[in-house]
Amino acid sequence: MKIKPLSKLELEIMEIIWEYGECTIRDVVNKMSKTKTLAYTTIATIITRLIKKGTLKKQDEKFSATYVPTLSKEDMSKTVAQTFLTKFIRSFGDAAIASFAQSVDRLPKKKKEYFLKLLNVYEKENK
Amino acid sequence: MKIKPLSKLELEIMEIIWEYGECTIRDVVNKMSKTKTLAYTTIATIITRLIKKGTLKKQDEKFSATYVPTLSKEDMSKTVAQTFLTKFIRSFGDAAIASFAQSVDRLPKKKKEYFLKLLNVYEKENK
DNA sequence: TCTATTTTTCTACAATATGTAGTAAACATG
DNA sequence: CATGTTTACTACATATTGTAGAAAAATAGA
Repeated sequence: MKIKPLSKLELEIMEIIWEYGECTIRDVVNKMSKTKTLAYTTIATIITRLIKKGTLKKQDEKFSATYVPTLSKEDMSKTVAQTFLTKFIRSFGDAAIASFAQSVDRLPKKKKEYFLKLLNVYEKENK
Repeated sequence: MKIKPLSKLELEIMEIIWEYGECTIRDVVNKMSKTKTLAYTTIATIITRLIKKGTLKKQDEKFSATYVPTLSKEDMSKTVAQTFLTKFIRSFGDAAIASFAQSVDRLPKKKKEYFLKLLNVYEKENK
C-alpha cells in the first residue's frame, strides 16, 4: 500500500498518537494545546484526512472513538526514507549519492556513528 | 539563500538546462518535445517560476535570451539532501537514521559501494 | 520599410493540498 | 429532557502545479 506524504500538521498529530498508542480526538486536542490551540473540529478534520491517507484507523465504533496508527513510526520512517531516496536518485543520479554521503558525514558525531554502526551490521548480515 | 523545492516539471526543465549549460526557451521546448509536447508559453511560464524560485537566471537581456542555472546540479542536490535529512530527522529522530541506513543498504551494489567509498573518504579527510 | 514570425509578459484557470473552522445531527449523562 | 460532547459534512482562503491564451514588443525577411 502506498503511503501519501503527510503535511506538517498531519505529522504533528501522528506524533502524538504514536506517542500514546491510541487517542480520542479530545486526547489529541489536549496534548496539542500545549503548543498551539486549534479548534476541536480542526483536529477532527485532520484525523479524517489521516484516515483517508491510510496512516490512522478508527479502532472502535464507540461514541468517543479512539484512533490508532496503521504503521509504527519506524515503519513510516522507512517508507518515507525509501520513497525519498528513490525519487532523489532518479532526479540527481550519482550526485544524489554523493550529496547524501556528505549530509551523513555532517551529522552530529553520535548520529553518524549510529548510522555507520547500522550499516556495518547490515554488511555482516548480508554476507 | 533558501532554495524552494521544485516540482516535477520544473525539475525536468532544470535537467535540460543543466545538461546544456544555457538555453533559450526555444531550446528547452525543442529538447523537451522528444518526451512530451507543451506549448512554448508553458515552458516560458515555468522558466519564470524557476527564476522566482532562484534556481535560474536570465543571462543576457537580448531578445532571445538565454537562461542559466544559479546552482550546479551537484549543489542543488546537496541542498535537497541536506534539507530533507534535517527535516526527516527532526520528525523521526533516530528512527530516521535507521531507516536511512536500511535504504542505503538496499541500494544497488554499485551505488552502495560508491556511497561507502565516499564516506570513507570523508572519514579520512576529517581525521 | 512593411509584414509575418517569434519572443516576452501578463493573466487565467482548473485541480490539489493545506490550515482552519462552522453547522447540524447524533449521542450521552445528570 | 436539557445540555454538553462527538461526529460528519461542508466551507473557504491560500498556495502550488500544470497548462496555455492574448497582447505587446521585437526581429527578420521580402
